[in-house]
Amino acid sequence: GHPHPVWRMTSRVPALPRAVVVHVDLDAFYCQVEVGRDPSLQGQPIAVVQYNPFGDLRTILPSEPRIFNDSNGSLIAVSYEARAFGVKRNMRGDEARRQCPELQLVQVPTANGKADLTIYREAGAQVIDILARGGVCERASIDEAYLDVTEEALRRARRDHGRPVLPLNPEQCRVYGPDGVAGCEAWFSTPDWAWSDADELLAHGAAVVAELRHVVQTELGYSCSAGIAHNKLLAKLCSGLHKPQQQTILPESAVQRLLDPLMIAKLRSLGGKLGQQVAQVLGIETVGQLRAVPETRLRTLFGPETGPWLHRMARGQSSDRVQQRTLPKSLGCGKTFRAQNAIRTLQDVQYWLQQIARELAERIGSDRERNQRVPQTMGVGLSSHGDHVSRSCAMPGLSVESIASAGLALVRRWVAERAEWTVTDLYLSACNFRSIAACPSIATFFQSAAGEGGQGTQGLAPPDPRPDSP
DNA sequence: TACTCGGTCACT
DNA sequence: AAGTGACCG
Repeated sequence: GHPHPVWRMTSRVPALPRAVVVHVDLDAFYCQVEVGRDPSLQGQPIAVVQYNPFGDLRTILPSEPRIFNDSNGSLIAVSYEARAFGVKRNMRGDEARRQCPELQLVQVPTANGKADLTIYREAGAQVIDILARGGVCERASIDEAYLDVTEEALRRARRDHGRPVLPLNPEQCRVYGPDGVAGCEAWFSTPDWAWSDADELLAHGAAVVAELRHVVQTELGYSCSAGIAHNKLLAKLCSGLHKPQQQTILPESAVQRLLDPLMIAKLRSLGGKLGQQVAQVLGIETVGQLRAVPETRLRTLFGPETGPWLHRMARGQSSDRVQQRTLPKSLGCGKTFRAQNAIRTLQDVQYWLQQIARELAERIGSDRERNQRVPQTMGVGLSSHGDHVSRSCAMPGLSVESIASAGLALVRRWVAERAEWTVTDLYLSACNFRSIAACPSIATFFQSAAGEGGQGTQGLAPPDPRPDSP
């Protein structure tokens, strides 16, 4: 503890401030978007369903009534009121209704014979625009973002001479402390001399996050949860600790307490086959048990990259930086055609490529208007007999027709190579965006800025030889 | 009849 | 650099 910890030099090497990294997660986001569009749903148990029936799909506009309580589609979002009844994501409509007879099922809008997620995408972009006010902002998905608020936290620490102040809405703020989870009042009333540099920065960062969450709530009406820690791995874990509408700070002193009892699969990127394999090969279940495995053994069993990476994960260490990127890197849309519906003729491939290309062209068009960029590459993806195939080509143009016919050409090439095929998934995507900013000198500026874009204070952290990856 | 429709990243 | 596959929700 020190009144001016940020400036203190403890030795010949200055004490580098740790980054304040935040993971923000909208609460049951699609449900919140639907409640915003139909306030009579407020407070009710609801779920959003994506119904993919046989054959074509009638267009259902966002503005139309979309409550179909007899739907048996898959639930892709479940409100907290409904979760209290045991309704879960990926349940079917009928099972969900058995759990909660009062459940209101809102159908995703449809267009071009397929589900259309535009209203959720646009709502997500509005949230990102607000979060980006707080610091370096990385869009992680339609309803999640990482922030690096180190800069603003440092600014406040200097301004306030240390002394973090209790954030807005303290009842929505938690601290995962060395003595267990607590409300944040006690932690924030730590005497000035007792703050560690790292905790003090987290506390200031948490105030920033509380304010951002408040702005999202008042300007857009959406609640979200957040985790505040020193890296993305821990922030992500933390954001899920207290939901909905709460944020959780993870001081460094509590990292081990959080990780040790945690199932390995709870760590990001270990929720699949690799996590299963790690647990099985080592005969363990928890992160604490993984931490006890010597690095040399992990290296032997999982290789020179994955082994050390697991060793660091078990200690809550991650050097994965928050990127400055509020826009998606690719736009894609597609449709699944289950058993009976599988596509078996090129005619049907052509028909569905046209439908899908309508949506993609529309999205590319609005993206160009809003973000002054156009994709340079497009691709088609499909599944046949459980195999996934993708082919790509230079963007042939931005019209529905050019996208659809280029997609068909790619599929024709693939079809020509085989005797029999059955398409059960069909996707079109666009990526490799280039700026079309009006002024060439501005475009040049952005191109040169992109290489070092928005790393902010992250350069203060010690450099790492490699980015995180399994 | 029913595991959708997006996305990101690493490996080769 | 195109294509594959893992992973997330």
